[in-house]
Amino acid sequence: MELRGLNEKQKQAVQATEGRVRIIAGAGSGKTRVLAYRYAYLVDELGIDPGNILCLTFTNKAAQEMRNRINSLIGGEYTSDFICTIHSFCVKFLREEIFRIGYPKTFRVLDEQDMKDIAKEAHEENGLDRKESTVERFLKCFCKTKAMSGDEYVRCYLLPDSPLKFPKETEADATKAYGDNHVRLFESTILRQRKFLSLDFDDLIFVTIYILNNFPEVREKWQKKMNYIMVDEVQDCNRLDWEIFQTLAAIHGNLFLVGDPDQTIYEWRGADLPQFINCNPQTDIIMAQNYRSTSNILNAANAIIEHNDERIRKELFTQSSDGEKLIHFHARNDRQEADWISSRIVKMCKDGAGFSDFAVLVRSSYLTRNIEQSFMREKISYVIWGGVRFFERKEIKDALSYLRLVAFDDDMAFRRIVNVPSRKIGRKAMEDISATANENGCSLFEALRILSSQKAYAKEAVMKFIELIDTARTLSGGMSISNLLEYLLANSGLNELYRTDEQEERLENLNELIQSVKTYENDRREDDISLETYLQDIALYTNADYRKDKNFVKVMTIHQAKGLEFPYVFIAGLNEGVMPNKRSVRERKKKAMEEERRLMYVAVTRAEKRLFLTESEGYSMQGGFEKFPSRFIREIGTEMVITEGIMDESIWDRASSFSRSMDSECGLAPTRKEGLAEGDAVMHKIFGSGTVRRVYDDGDYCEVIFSNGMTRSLKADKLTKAD
DNA sequence: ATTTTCGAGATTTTT
DNA sequence: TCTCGAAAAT
Repeated sequence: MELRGLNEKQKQAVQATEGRVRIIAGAGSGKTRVLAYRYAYLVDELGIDPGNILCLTFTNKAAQEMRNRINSLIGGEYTSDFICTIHSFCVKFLREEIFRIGYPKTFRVLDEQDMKDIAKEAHEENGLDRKESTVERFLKCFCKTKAMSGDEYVRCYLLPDSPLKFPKETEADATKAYGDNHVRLFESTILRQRKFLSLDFDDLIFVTIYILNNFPEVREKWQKKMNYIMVDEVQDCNRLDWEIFQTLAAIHGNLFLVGDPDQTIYEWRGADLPQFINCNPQTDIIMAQNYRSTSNILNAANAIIEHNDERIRKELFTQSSDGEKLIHFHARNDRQEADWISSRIVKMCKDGAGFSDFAVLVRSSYLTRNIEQSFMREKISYVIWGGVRFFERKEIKDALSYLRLVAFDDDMAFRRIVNVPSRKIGRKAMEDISATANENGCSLFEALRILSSQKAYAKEAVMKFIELIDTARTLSGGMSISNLLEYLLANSGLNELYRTDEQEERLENLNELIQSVKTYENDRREDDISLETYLQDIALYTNADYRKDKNFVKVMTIHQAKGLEFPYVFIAGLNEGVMPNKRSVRERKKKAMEEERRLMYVAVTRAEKRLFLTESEGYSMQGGFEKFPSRFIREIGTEMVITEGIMDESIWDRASSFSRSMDSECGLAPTRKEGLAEGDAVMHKIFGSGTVRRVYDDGDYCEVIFSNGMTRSLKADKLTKAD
């Protein structure tokens, strides 16, 4: 096994195969590389069977990339089942083990929308307000309650023969916090979910843990199987993720944890950073050399993250050259901002860059819209990864619902598509069907069959629908999934619906779906493909992850950009209130502010050669507040950034008073002022002694020249006066 | 009884 | 841009 081309730290990491190893890997330090090499090392040098290695990644895309890299290292077409996300691991685990709690291996996986639909029905059933916001609020509590009671929740609710009794410890809490309705809604929701033997994303984790905890022989079997476990992006794993891989690693004890505390961006979802910090590894390696970015970009990133109080210090370094300075563009309005990005891209493409060298990153997905429009005007080919994700698009969900109805006689799928395209089955008809189903204890589809013998329902459209599904069911045995799907699309009228509706994009998406099914089929052995497992797998896919990186500019949220890199990066919409995000800060205060800063850090460190920061004046859609440049731009310090666009320097003063009022509105304590003045000698705990060159923001920030000649813009409260 | 239409309102981040 | 609900149109 050739380890040439790895630096010392990386080699150490690859060869530290035994025991609990922690790698703190800064952005761009080659952690994916290390993971892939290590995997190959285990297989090639140690002779470990890939079936005994579990490699957990954060996204499906990352898993895909990891598999490719490993394959090219090992030089085989080997694809291991166990290079995957935690959720897909759980699905694989449960396919084998869920029978122990009375579910079939074809249990259904519910995505967020499915849960919303179920919860909505539950609200309806109980005669409660079923507005989306209400349902969402309920689901949030629902998740929390589940997390609080864990195994108890599975025992009391999820097991098919469970007593359906609210776990004692949490009942009081739930009632107190959300009223009597909560218990009732909880029960109705669960009953629906259980009826279809289905699990939502959280349940996958809970049930896996439940089985591991309650069936010692299963636990031991899997613990023995997993000789080596590696986990990527550990800083974003939550308590339950930790529970799973720690349990699995308990016998062999070979747990390889890779992460970067500075890139924690999922604390809002329960990322358990302290667990990573305090995990007591036997081997601990810090990789701080960056191979991705120019010095200017890296220094900007370092300067930003330096403003966080709660962090383990680790300054990234690089041997690459300074590169071009960063550019900050200040636009008059959001359209100008987007157009500037377009024109830059066009210009750089003329100078030899390709569309695929660019990425535009934003804080929230709605910000992609202006960009998209500008790209369309300028004929720049692009892919949007944000916004409505591929498998959440209406037409895709409809198409899949047809498949689901064929495969599982699924009531939820039925509800979704029975009237798409319109078969004149509205609310009243749906109620009748539902009542008939209840009387006969059958599925909605069978209920419709029963009703169809009555003349009120014996409409042509209805008969055709029943026939379609019946035929498809007969065909499904001897037909590939993609062919079945094509058959359904052609004969259900879905294709027709979008063709006549000028909804070309939807039609294209459907074609892409067919392509993706074909890819899925090609990637697998023939006996490994079934409609049932396809549908189960697809539930975990959120993006069009299969889409090859063709010649497109990529537009995505920063969260989605995690782990990726691009030669040229634009970070757009860098306004106070948007980034840092006001709502987020209001909810979680200082923690959130630091997380927003880490998000900025992640965004900046995606860039290899050049980085552009853009923002614009105007009013925010969300809060209606006036827009000012984000504080993060200024935290970079002036010597690394060139500002373009017409900008009144006084805007910074107004921006900082806006920042302060936003902070106090969000309940953040105002920063302490040290009363520093120009020319003061100061000390910084890391950078040492320096001199204040400029004070701004009412004394909140200072620009300091340090004795080694470096200039930094720093928060005043990080500096102490020296004599 | 169903479908269409129109205006209002809302958008953090994800497996 | 998209979704949702109410009121009008079929």
